Amino acid sequence: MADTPKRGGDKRERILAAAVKTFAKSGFYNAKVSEVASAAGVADGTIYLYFKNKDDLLISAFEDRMQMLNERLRQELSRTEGSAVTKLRKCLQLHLLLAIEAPDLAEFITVELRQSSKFIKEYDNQKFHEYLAIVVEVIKEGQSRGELRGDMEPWIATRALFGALDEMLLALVLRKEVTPQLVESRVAALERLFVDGLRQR
Amino acid sequence: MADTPKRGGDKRERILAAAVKTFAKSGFYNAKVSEVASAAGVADGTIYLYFKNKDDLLISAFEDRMQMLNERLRQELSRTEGSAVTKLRKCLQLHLLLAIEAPDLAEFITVELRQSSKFIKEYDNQKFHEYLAIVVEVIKEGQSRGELRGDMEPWIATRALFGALDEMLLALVLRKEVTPQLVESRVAALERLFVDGLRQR
DNA sequence: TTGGACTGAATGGCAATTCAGTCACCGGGA
DNA sequence: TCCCGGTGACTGAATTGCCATTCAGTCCAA
Repeated sequence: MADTPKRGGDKRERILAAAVKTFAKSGFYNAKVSEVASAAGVADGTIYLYFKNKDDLLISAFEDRMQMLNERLRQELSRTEGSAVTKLRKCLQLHLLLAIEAPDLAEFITVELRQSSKFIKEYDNQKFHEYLAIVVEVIKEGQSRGELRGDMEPWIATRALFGALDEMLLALVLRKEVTPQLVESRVAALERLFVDGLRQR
Repeated sequence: MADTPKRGGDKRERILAAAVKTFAKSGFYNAKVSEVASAAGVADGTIYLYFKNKDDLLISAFEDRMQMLNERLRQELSRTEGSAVTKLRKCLQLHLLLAIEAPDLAEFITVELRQSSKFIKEYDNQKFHEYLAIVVEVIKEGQSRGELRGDMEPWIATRALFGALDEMLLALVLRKEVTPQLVESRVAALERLFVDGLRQR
């Protein structure tokens, strides 16, 4: 990651935002650096004052945005009183609301996350695991309070939950119109599914 | 899709197998056509006798392999007697067993499926939806038999299930060693989670 | 006047695609 | 049986276009 030049204030942030938008629209490999540059309102070369190369831009955008999401999730959870189920619902909600509040970011994350965790094998994706760890904590707490069943590996449940959420988010962002009601109904469905299961009682 | 030349018998199949392997290892964009060619034991140009271009090779490999998986899933389900839960377990099992029986294919599907459904927007991914439809049927049947709860959109449950499965499969294939016992334990965990839910009873 | 952020045209390398040949095989004629 | 010409699958070196990256200059603020 290149040093931050002093002048220009928000250039780095503008480039990151443009990168998320452009990568979301065309995918990392089809997006041209010059597209990102013009979306950010800077010259092609300027990008290389802030980032080592195109890969570094991808990683930086990913880390930066995941950091934001992690902080937001932690904050919202800390202000959420109540049962583990209530907290889980909050996780679902925050994740799926991305489809409305930041569709570009949602698309960027759902589509590029897979690739980064694979194709860039040396990159261990710490920020993503941090996100999972937050949810793991919620489940562990619910288990120790006797609210959630104890015979379920928290890590496995979290991973499954994340997979389902991510698939749902992808399906949402690929639609034309996403309303808050639609998101809410998906949150409710996933909550019922994961908390109470498919079996008729 | 190019016509099939008469000679050479299995060349098309060898190229598809090599493509799956190569794309799994390096990702579609980092894989070179010449790598696929040498993995298949043919000359670079030969690939263009069977496929229009690199994109067509990706799509063809994807369709061909999904077709195989669809047929296998349908067949295994049709020979599975018993409850919807038993059939669902079969779906989980078949999906995760890919990590052992065809790791290349598993990696190819988990990593490239996302991209194809996005970046190639014009391509509606019929084979993938066919796969989902098979599972949707299992759930509908369970609902109409009163075995599974009726207040759950089958399509949403299926999508969530698929997301969880896919994430699990990805986590499996990125490991060094995958044993049948490990896969079986994941199948059992997901079955408990989706059928009975997280809540303590 | 100077330092350094910024620019964007030019460069260079890479890899998809092409195509002029090569070669194996086949059918027919001697 | 042997030879010959034709057919078309196959080859892989050469072509070509693309785009990430560079860097010689510009310009502004101090």
